[in-house]
Amino acid sequence: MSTKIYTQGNDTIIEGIDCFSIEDTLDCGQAFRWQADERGHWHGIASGRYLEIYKENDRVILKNTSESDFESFWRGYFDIDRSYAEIIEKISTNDTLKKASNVGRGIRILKQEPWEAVCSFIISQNNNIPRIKWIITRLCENFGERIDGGYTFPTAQRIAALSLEDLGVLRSGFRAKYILDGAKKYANGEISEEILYNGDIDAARSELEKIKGVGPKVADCVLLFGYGRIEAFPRDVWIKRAMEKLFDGKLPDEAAGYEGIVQQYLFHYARKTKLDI
DNA sequence: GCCCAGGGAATCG
DNA sequence: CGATTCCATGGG
Repeated sequence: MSTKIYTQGNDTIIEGIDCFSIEDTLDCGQAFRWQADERGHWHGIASGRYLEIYKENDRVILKNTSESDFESFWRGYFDIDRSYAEIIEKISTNDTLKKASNVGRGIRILKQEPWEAVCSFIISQNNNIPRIKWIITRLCENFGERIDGGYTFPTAQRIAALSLEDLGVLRSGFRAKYILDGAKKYANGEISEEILYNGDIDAARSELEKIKGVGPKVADCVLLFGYGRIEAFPRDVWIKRAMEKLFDGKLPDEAAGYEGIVQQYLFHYARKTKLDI
């Protein structure tokens, strides 16, 4: 299947792309700032840019998006250049992975702004998805920048300048002090982007764990969703349950090199079936 | 009231 | 090391 990308009026169109469900990608718990309207069009802001995106027939439409906006940002954000079909084919030699990737076939790994990923997944700890979204909404409305279409995600510098009391409006509980610590360490350059992008995955994980409130699971989410490190494998409660039930605790060899993508398929599969298999 | 939620820090032994 | 307990908050 060949993918065609072109502009039409003010929009950019992606035609014939395999493995791209907008809904499954934007609402699978990797990002928390996208919302569907009554027509099924998705609206969100990423890295300070507002986007409306939807599917019409087999065409993905990015509304009011120029070719240069698409090339310079959205192409990377939606991981357009990765062949998910090839990956699914490879991991499907394992029967269970085949089932899981069938259910989650439309999911892509979003390349989010790293600091947004850090902050979002600190907020996610011991929390549920609807409340994570509410806290992040309050964070953006209170401390982000108003732009056409909503609010940007506040920078680490902005949050670093706030006090713990200022963050009280978030109602984020014990996580507020972690958000503040992460903001300060990101703002003052204590976290090495070089290690996070290019370092050994264990070194990258340790680098993020310098932040209070960041442990192995949050670190892997940040590496996967913020730095494009698809070999990261976040182990949350759902994944732990799924691993025990499906694989007796050990990820099959077929997943090697694609752990993060497999993780998304398993997470989606586990939640959808509730593992009553 | 109780339990749980895309965990992690602190405090044990 | 591994195992427990506590952490804020809100919904079911």
